[in-house]
Amino acid sequence: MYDVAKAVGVSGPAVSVVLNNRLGSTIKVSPETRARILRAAEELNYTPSLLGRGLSEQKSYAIGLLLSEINAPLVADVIRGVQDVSNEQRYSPMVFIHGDSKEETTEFERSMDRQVDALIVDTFDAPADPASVERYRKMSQAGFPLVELFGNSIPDVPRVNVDFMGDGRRSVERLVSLGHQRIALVVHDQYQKRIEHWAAWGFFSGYRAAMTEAGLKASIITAPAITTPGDSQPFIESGRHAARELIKLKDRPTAVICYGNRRAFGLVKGLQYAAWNIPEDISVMGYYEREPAELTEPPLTSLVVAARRAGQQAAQAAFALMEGKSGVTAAVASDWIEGRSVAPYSLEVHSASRI
Amino acid sequence: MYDVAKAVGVSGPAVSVVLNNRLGSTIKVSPETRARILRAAEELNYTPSLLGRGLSEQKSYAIGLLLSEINAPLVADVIRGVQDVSNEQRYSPMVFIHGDSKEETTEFERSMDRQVDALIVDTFDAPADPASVERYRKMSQAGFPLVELFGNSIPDVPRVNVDFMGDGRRSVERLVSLGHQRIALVVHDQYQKRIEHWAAWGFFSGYRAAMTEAGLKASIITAPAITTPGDSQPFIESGRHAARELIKLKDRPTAVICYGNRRAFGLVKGLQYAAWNIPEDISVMGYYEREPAELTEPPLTSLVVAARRAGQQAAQAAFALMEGKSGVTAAVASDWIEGRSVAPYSLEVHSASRI
DNA sequence: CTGAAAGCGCTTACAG
DNA sequence: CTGAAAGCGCTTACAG
Repeated sequence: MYDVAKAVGVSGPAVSVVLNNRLGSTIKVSPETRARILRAAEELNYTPSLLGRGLSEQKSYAIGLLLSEINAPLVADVIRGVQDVSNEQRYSPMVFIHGDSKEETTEFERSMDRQVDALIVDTFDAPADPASVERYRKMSQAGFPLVELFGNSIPDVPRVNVDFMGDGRRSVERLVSLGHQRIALVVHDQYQKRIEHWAAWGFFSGYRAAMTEAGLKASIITAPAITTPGDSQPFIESGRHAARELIKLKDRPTAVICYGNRRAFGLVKGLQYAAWNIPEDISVMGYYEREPAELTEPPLTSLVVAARRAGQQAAQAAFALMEGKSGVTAAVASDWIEGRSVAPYSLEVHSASRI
Repeated sequence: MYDVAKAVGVSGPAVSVVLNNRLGSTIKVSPETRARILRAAEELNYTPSLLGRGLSEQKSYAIGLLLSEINAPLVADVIRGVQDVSNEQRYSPMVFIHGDSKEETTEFERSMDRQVDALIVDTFDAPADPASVERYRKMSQAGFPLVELFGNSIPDVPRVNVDFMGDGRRSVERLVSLGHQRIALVVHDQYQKRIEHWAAWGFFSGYRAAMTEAGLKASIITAPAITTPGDSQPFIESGRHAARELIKLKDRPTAVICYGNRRAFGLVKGLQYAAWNIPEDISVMGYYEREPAELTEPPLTSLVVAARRAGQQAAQAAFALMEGKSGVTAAVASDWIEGRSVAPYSLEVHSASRI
């Protein structure tokens, strides 16, 4: 900085004021010296040191992301979303990933040691450690900019989550617009516990509301709930189970929406095992994870969680809090991916029902 | 810091020296005051500010990760690996993710603006932008601690990559130990271009070497190479293609190793379509990506890339460079995941060959 | 309205 | 062998 100041023949603070465009400053710089300062900075290739500025302002210009390994497939997109928003503000994401609640505490402390200016905490839907929850709640209340992402465990904190309810609704609406009337929902058997499994519950609620509004009758097929997210096999088995239930149904649906794409993968497998063709015999619409939808055959038409937008929203909330505004809680609508598992309702095909 | 100093009745630098355990310092502190300082720090719950220390030492204590969106599934594990190593040193990963080489430049500049103390650059196997390559090479030569991860585009730079050759070798060895003798390799048709596709070439080389050593005859089945990594369908189709080739073979292998698990997914599908049972009729061993291996049925026995260890190694190389040592280039062996797609060679079964 | 001083929280190099 | 001073690169608050 001093080099620039010297080059122009002006004081240090003057270049600080000019480069940061600090208008309300007590330091006034005439337009021409201002221009000279800018030019000199340009020529000398000068960018203010974040280290110096940070110490002076007591800011790290880092935004902490405390993420769960469970959400590993989303991590890259979340980070990009945070980048999208923080780039202009010269903020960067500092990432802390943990595999369990003990590590969560360690990494949390590390993030505090790093003096991050805000923290985005991914609690997933997993019922977080009560001690952690209390810790987050307290610091938020004490004024620290904290945003919850992908969960609703922490009371009274700005939150960004998937719009499960809206997604359930939109899934139905799309099938209805294709002419379907008998639309079943496959969901795990714990979906009515709206506190512990409010994601499933929200999706179900959206489904139910949209069905009612369309004047259609809801039809729920339940499959075993899976709690250990690591292994895919139980999810797939859950889908196969749903397939067997579905096949037994008297009033066969022409379309089914499946909560969870690893489950949908198993559902499709199970139906194909029973010699049903997809989408000719039944349309299958997936939900949530991207990769299993792509690896299903036929590839699933599905809403998949918009992790990047979620990251953007969370970062926006964090900046709002840093500026003293109150962070807004947001629900992020998922994105469609187009597969080949959904077809318009066709009278001829579906009336030739296999009974 | 001053609070601690005052509480003990000692100067500021003294507590600095004690807390950092700086033995060779010109400041000597007697054991008892040393103990008192430590106790006071404990009581006052004092941890030195990284902001202050950073400015003083001209270090950010951040290690930059410049990662490609292509490797999104690995990002979380890579970060954890870096954490594993940098935790003790009070370093934290600052992550920059890009989707193309234009963004790569932007994010690179951002990482420099952040004054990261080292940079781990993921070039994947994608032939990186020559301008970027030159930039990385130059800064490395100028003494900046830079490590290449998942690629070998940048000359004369410490590098951490998958041990493709060793993995090819170990795949063969495992099948040989199960009694298999006719072991084919499915690989894309560009594998002989060892510069552009040195990953495939390395894997092939390991396969060939191990086959030779076991006194067995190599048998290569090629399938179309895929260059666009986003969409899974072409990979799967490539695997189906390989299945058709495999079925045509006169001297049918009892086991096949498939380079790439989305391709293996298609291969299994294609074989099952031809009514081959896996692993009864043929053992299929996968390679590389984790999730497709889990979603194949039966789940694939496969080496999958050890991204976390790669992150650890890269971080270690970065720290070595920061300490003035020369960073070591490392090859990271992949991890086995156990599926149900591989069985011991059984004479009865395989002799009842369908011809 | 301008410009030199003080301070952010540390560390290292240098005087006593 | 000890302790007070200088400095890292900025910013803001306060004297002229």
